[in-house]
Amino acid sequence: MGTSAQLHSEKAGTYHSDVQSPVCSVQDFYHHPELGPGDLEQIARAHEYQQLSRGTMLLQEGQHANAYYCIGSGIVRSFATNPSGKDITTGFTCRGQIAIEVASLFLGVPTKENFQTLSDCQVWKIPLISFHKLFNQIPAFASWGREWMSQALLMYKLRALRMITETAKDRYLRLQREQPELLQQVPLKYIASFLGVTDTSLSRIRKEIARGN
Amino acid sequence: MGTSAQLHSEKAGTYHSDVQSPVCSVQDFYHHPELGPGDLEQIARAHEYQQLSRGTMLLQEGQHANAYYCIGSGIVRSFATNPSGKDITTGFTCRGQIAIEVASLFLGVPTKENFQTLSDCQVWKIPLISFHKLFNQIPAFASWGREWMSQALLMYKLRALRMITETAKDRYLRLQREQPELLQQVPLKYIASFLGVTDTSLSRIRKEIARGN
DNA sequence: AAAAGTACTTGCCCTATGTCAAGAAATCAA
DNA sequence: TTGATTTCTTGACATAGGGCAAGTACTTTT
Repeated sequence: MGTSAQLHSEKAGTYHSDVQSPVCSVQDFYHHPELGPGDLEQIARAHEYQQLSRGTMLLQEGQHANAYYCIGSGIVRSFATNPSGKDITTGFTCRGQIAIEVASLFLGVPTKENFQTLSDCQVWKIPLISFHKLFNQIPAFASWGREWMSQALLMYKLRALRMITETAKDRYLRLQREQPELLQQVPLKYIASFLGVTDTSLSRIRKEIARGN
Repeated sequence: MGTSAQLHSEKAGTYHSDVQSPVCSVQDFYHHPELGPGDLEQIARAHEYQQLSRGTMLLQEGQHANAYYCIGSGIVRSFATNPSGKDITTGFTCRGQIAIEVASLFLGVPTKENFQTLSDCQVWKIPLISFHKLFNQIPAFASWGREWMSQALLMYKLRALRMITETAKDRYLRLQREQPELLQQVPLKYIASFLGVTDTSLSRIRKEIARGN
């Protein structure tokens, strides 16, 4: 690891995430006031626990998503590929979050996004078919889903808005403030394209910040 | 209206939308394979038809959304206000689309967006409470909702991605290609902030395109 | 330990877009 | 009709960020 390791880590690091306990159980992903213990058990049974090694592709452009993943530990990067060949990081999914390609999964279209683990990960995987059953059998699960989607929609709206209203530096400072762990575990180039700049520019932005805002 | 009227309209125009028939009925908004005629009637009854005059605010920053609107005719603009006072257009809702602030409506938080009619509009309004009943009573309606949300999520993801990968000119050309009616009915400044540039820059972009790409 | 690969920084130059201010044209108010 | 307002354009100048290429430091492989 480069400069960021020198600045932030106790010892010369790697991009592998530090060892950290996973989220306790898959039930932690489904908090909702109307979901009772019985519901949660039924939901939990629909998931399969998996250990994935770094670099695993969960989903590749052109495929049809048929499951989503609750991330117990590790980091997943999603990215889209430009016609000109470059890949643009569209998001990071961390511990406690859900890695999912909504459009492909729920609209049945081939995905335009790729999902790749950036570190060894512990995940709970649930197939679409199981999700669908739960959605129809447990009204509170459908409500949970609607709220999750609302939250996700809000995040993407905010992201689009911030791409307009904030400078690249603003966006970097926000990321540093809100998800500092990403800066320590993810190569700069992925951070850069996620923020909408080149790695060269991000490097200069960091330098400027280091000199004293 | 300025140059765009000279270029595109038959006669000296105004920003009022041309007279056009509204979408036939509110049922047109709820196409879904699992929704039967009985369901659709029940859904339709939950809506109230309204005629709104130009400039009506459907929702203002800080309020709690308690309904959404199916747009039969006219155009609604949504915008967010910058800390620095400027307003940024976040979207346009046209005939056949739904004007809704998902986060406020489904998460119960005060909205950070404003919704304003840019022309006289014919709409069908449905209160949250009616929506909620339908969501719980008609499984197919919940499925419809999930698919609608998936589609909306996809659009916002694409918007964020395009703010990164495309130039302002690209984005303008795309808008011209995909929603030409907007360019003829909406003041340039709103288009500009929606595209993420100043009206000055957009004016230059248009000039460049007019000269011959 | 050497070689190869990856991550990050830096310099040089260029372009897209922003800011500010003025002016022309269209629209609205009365 | 006249004056006020809004819409759109244009010019001069400033700045953020991109493209390319070189260089350094760290990491992985062998």
